[in-house]
Amino acid sequence: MLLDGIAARYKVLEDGRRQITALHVAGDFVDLHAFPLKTMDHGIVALSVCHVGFANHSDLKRITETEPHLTRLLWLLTVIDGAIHREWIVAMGRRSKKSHMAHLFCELFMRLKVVGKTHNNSFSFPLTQAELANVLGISLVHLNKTLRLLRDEKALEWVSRTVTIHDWRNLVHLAEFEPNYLNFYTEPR
Amino acid sequence: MLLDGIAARYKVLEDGRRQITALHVAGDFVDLHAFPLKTMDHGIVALSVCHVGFANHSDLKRITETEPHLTRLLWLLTVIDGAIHREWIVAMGRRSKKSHMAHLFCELFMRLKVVGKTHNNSFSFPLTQAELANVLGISLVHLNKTLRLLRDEKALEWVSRTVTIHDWRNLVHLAEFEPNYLNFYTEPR
DNA sequence: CGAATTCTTGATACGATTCAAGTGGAGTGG
DNA sequence: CCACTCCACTTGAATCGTATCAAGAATTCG
Repeated sequence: MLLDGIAARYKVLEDGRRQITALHVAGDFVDLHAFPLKTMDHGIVALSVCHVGFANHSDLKRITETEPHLTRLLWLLTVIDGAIHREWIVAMGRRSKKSHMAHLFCELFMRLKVVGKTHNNSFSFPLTQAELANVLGISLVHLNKTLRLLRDEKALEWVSRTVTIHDWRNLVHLAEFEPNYLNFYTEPR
Repeated sequence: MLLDGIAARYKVLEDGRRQITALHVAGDFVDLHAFPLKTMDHGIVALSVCHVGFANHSDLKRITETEPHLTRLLWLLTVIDGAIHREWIVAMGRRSKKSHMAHLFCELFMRLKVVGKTHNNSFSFPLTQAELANVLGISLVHLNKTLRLLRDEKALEWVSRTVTIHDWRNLVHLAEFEPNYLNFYTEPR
């Protein structure tokens, strides 16, 4: 499923707690991993108006049989997903919530920039705070207070569904964001 | 790098905090994702005596050109890694530490069983508590106290580098472990 | 056996969740 | 057009979970 918009992959536990495990933006292939895996091990929601295109598995299979270069590129996409997952694990396990949140905004800005979905220092981010709390794995109340920290030090602003980054340097610093962490997209290969 | 033993992938932050992002056991292909990605975005440590075999990327590339079925299988391996990552994200974000720990032991038992590295209800697990704390993303002290909870209710035991599961039912229940979560390994395809 | 690691436990402080209440804005129907 | 409702956001207070500090016990290894 190819995407234009913002979508999320998530799991919900028995008691209804929900954790978002991935965010997808324009140009992402949302469930490509389901092709080798043959299973969808989680749910998908659109978080904005989304246009989607579908690829069917028999076509993908044919690609693996006749187009090795393209196959490696598709493989790469799933492996980039994995790299992002790992970064999220690090953020959840070892960063403060403030730093984790800063890191996510850095990551999203970089990813959206690559696909031309940023405007100067801002991008559309139409989630609710409750949804973002489900991304970061914290409570809604705490999310709100953590967001306030970033706002108070004028690192960024998030009003009427758009995020504006006022102090990229500071945000990168808070996040300990390594700017080359997503360079797979652009590096020559 | 093909493995016999236990190894981990990790990242360390500026202040020295370390987070383990993946555990690998016998039969795993530890850094296969580095083939499409061309980069190693993290470190690897052996956590037990390990025997390793190496595959070089030019051979892998040749496989993608002539062996589509095998290519899909290799791709599958990296995608299973991703599924485990996602489960870890859920565990870190939305489970209690006790439940997270129980979930990890369930996962390891299942994975080790598939490769014949369990003996009845036990398996070799030669990590230190500090290392396990780096897996779960908690402090050493808290790890120890959480472990005590599982020990106290006689769910499992972990002495002299081997884990013995005394009450699988209870462990699965605590973990909300879905026993089919790793069935990619064994299901017919 | 002795030294060094690893494990264990208690106490204190800090961070995060939950509960509760109130504010503000967008949409709806009279 | 206004009043009303619903939902998202915001904030404070109490409680619980987790980190950190500190010290001692047990284990492993040379």
